[in-house]
Amino acid sequence: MRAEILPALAEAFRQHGYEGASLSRITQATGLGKGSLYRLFPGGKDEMAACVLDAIDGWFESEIFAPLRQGEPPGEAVSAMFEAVERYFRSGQRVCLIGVLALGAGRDRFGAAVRSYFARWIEALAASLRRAGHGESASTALAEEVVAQIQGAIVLARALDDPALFTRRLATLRSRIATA
Amino acid sequence: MRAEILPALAEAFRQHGYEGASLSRITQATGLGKGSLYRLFPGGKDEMAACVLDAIDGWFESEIFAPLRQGEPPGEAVSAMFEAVERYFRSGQRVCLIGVLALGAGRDRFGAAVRSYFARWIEALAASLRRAGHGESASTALAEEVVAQIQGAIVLARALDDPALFTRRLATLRSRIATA
DNA sequence: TCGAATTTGTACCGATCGGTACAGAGGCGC
DNA sequence: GCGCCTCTGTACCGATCGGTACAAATTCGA
Repeated sequence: MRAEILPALAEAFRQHGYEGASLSRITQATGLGKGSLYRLFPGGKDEMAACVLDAIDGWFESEIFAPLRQGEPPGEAVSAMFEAVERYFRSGQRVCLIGVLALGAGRDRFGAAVRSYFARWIEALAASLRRAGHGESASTALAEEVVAQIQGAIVLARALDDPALFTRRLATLRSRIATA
Repeated sequence: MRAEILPALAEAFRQHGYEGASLSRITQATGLGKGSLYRLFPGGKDEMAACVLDAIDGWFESEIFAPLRQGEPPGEAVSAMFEAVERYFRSGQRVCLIGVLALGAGRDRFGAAVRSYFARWIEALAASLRRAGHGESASTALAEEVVAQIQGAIVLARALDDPALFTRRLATLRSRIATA
């Protein structure tokens, strides 16, 4: 029920942000009228956004974070992360909704979810790096660097309208991890 | 006249984005009524945002881009950039308005300004690195990396509510440039 | 096939949106 | 003190906002 329209809903929030995603835009994006929308999400926009966040978080948790924590060998798990990230963000043409919320006023509303998402990403990646033989503090620093670079690459790729930049940045990160 | 309220105006756009910065929030942030606002900016919100972008762009151009291009020695110009960035973005507690617009729907409206801003930043930094002895293509790659990392560090520092992360990322970049 | 329950579109609500009109307050030369 | 011109607050405009109510359409079990 809900799950089927979550992708369209997510896309609407991604493209316009929380405040910019008006009900009319949402009805258009999902193809559902207000009646259906408010039956599925009695809490209105707030609940819609929360559900979308939850879905995105769940996807990253199972497709990226968990493999990073447990995948063997760790080097391959990291490599798989880069491939998944490249695909998920469409080479930087698709924006990171959680990142957008972190920058906007939505940080107050969804602050806990936003913080948890990035904290778990960094921690999972650091765990993988540690298992791959990197030092304790070096792993955390490198993980922070990688996640920051990914987020920044999305900004730059969109700003310059240059998806290749995103791919290029990811490639640099991979080689940095390999040689570190 | 205009110049005096531009900082308050910029802050409003930074905090709420273009769509979220309603006229009522703007009047509150600037202390000016609609009457005064529309006499200063007959073009409405659009003109306000354009002026703010222009002011920000001008500040970066004179305080950061130009010194990067011409500053001697180049290493010191780069170092000055990091200090200016740390101060300007308040250790990641202040958001980059141009970055926010790049992620949001404002990319269509202000696409040219957004693109130019980041392109000049990267190019100016690359020029400085070249003058410091880095290779042609290595300079561009490194410049892209630095600007992306700065933007990503803003996202992460806000998401995790951790200004120290921003400072940490900048420190890593400085040492990377020094040893590259 | 028919009645109940679910699902949907649409009309409507008060509030707020971006923007305009304009009367009056305030400063300034003379 | 007077007239002029700049500046500002406020009332108002149609449109749209998020949200509600509800009747018609649809689905589905029996």
